[in-house]
Amino acid sequence: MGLRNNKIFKLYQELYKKYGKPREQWKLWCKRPKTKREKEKVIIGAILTQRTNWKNVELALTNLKRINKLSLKSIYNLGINNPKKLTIALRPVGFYQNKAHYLLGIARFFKKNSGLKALQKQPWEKSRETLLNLKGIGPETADSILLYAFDKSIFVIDEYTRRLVKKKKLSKRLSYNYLQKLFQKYLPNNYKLYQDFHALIVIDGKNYTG
DNA sequence: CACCAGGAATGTA
DNA sequence: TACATTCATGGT
Repeated sequence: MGLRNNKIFKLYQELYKKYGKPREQWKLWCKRPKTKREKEKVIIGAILTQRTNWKNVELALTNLKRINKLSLKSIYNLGINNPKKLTIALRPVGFYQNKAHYLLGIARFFKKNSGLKALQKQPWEKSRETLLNLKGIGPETADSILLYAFDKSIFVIDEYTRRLVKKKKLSKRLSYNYLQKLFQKYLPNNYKLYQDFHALIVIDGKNYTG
């Protein structure tokens, strides 16, 4: 089945043609390579943006920067020394009490496990399992972190993807795992393509929300 | 006023 | 396994 001659790959080409490289709107996420600080910002952003628009995330990130440096280490220190201050800083993103708790737990994990290095080297299946065991990280967030912070070629499925699948009638089944396998089956194994494609799906989805 | 935004945890059956 | 509920601010 010609890998480059199927509906899913054509959808990627169509969106790419329409919007170009999603560097402008998704400048942090699709940037390559990333510094350690940028990777941590992706992880922090991945938690904060759950069920929230990115504008509100930026408000919270600004609050965090105002207090301290934007890193997992400083979030850990803030969460230990002044948890209330961390919670208040996260107010703009909504669900802020949960997210403050989640972020602190995640920051604690990375502190204990000497930062990002372990997850970077492990096979992605193991890293994914590790991430999923952390409170506040579900399938989409885990895969977003693996794809955008660690450059693992794992396709991220979200509501925009499901809407597009329905609209284009690519599949009747819409479960996370099924769609992820479907996209990965019909796309070249290329994390850069995955990063751009998912971003393009979200950018495109925003144009049709209504 | 209602509705939604780059989800996940928890509980129920 | 599959659904329902809860968490909650800011923009339109």
